Amino acid sequence: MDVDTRLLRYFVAVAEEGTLTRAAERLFVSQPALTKQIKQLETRLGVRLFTRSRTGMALTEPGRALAERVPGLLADWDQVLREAKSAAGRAARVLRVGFLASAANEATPRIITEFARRRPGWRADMRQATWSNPSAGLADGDVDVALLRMPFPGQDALRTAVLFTEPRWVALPTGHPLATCDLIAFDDLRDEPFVAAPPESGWWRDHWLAVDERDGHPVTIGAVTDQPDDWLSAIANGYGIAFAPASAARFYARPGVTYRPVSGISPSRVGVAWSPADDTDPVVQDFVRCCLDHGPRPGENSA
Amino acid sequence: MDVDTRLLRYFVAVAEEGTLTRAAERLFVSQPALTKQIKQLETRLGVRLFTRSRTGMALTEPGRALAERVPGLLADWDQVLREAKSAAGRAARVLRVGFLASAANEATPRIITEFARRRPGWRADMRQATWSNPSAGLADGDVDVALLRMPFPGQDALRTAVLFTEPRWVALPTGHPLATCDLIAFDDLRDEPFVAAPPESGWWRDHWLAVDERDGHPVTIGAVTDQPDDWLSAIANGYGIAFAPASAARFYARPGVTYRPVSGISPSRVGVAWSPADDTDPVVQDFVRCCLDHGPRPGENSA
DNA sequence: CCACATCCATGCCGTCAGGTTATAGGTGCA
DNA sequence: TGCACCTATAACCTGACGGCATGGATGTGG
Repeated sequence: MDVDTRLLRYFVAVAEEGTLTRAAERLFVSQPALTKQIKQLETRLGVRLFTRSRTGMALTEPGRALAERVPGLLADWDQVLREAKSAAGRAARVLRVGFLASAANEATPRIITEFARRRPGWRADMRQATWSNPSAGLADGDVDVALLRMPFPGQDALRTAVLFTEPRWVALPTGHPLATCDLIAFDDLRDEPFVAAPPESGWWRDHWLAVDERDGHPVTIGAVTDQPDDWLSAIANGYGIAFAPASAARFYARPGVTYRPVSGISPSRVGVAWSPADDTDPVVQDFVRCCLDHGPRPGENSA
Repeated sequence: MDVDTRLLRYFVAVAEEGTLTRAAERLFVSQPALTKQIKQLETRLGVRLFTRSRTGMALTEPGRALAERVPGLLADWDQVLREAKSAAGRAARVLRVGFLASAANEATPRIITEFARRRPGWRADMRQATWSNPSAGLADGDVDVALLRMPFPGQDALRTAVLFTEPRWVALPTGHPLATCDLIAFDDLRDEPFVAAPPESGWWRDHWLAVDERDGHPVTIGAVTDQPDDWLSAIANGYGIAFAPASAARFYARPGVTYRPVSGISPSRVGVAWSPADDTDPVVQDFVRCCLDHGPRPGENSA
């Protein structure tokens, strides 16, 4: 009996949400489409999976049996897929490197150069991730190693090493009243509207909104962006301000955007991360060593 | 990344066969269709799975990684499906009983009656299997318990119990020269054309062609059938002869077909089988007990 | 040396499954 | 009674998948 894994994901969504309507919006499909798909799944398997009612969709006994095991199956499939992709990289002598926009900034080219020197014949395939993906694709197995900003969601399941630390500054529209100050106190920024990362990024978003430093004070979100260009535009257009690593002042300079140091806010750490499965992979470990040796530069950026 | 399991089966087939053409005929699709599907799988996964050449399709490194794990995934999925179906039966108080045509014959109604008495509220859903399916659907998880002829392929992975034994007779066209004999020696039948079960049934087919008793003597196949009606027609029409349990003489009497005892051939056993997972299932075990208690009848059929 | 066999790839076309929007059909609630 | 929630159905469009016919490359045998 053949099924598309998409159908299984649909099923899981309905089982978890309890109603077609809610599951449909979570899956970004229309409710009639889901109705048809679920119905088709039931006829294909020859098993009634839900009992319908005005209150929603309740799992039947066989439905429960299925709902118990399907998520595991999907996870297995994703894992197999990860393995195949990583095998592809290894075979082609390509190290897939994910990096978050604004992660290592100036350090990145140094690291890559060093890697090329240490591993002739290998190529580093650099993939810039959006901010909706704070692990830069590592959690999804899309890359072998990632340069990113710590802490980030899911880092407990991965290996990480900190390369260097740099202060967090604030990016303001140039016309902003505080843009002329040499040093801004965090307290003066608390009630400003902020340009934030997308919600999918979880508490990584909160970290860059400095939620920890606010003592419960609510945040005003002026705009949501997931890449530097949009982010710069949003700030220049006055939708809000945002914290950024100090190096962004050099790396993402743009007319209309002014960077200023901030006091009263913790610094940001740049890290390299990899999967525990690659602890013994010589290429991945070489890359990590390149990061550790050539990421931090004496006197640059360090806080 | 979503994929249809059908696509994965396609992939496995090509990986195993080594050429698109052969895999295509095994899958009963055209070769261009397979070409397109495999290509699509590769683009969907973003991984080159095969290297093409005039000699066929050879797995790449990532292809090998995939080919190693996908069969396990498919097996898992089939297993989950089995569980769900069996849960459906349990919830509806339906015991799914598979039976091979000509398995228990007269004993079947006795068993069912007894089961209905012992488990009021439960219903036995009887499903007759064709001879291409000697486990009567048990191996595929289509049924909870099966009445069948032993031995059968795959029985080692299942629980079985023998109900009774009966001699194997031979079914001949009524006009056959040997049809008048009271007892026929197996040696006299060796060179006759036989009506056989489909090849999918594996060595079960061989068992009913008495290959073991032939000492390497080849079999002549006159026709292939997978259900009693076709089987009777084939014999009556003179395409061949066939061995059959003695009870078939009563249960499958038909003009033009004559049954005669045979000497020099082992008897046939009727058994009940179930999955080890149901060793503790009270309903399945009740059914098995009904079989053991009411399957064999003193003085009937026993060899 | 020229058919021939055996691979895989491509183009064209018909069919059907999956998606969309709009709407119907229940049922609890203010 | 009208609204707010469900799910189901209808009509329609697009694209994926499969089939056939054919092309292109490459060894093989007469």
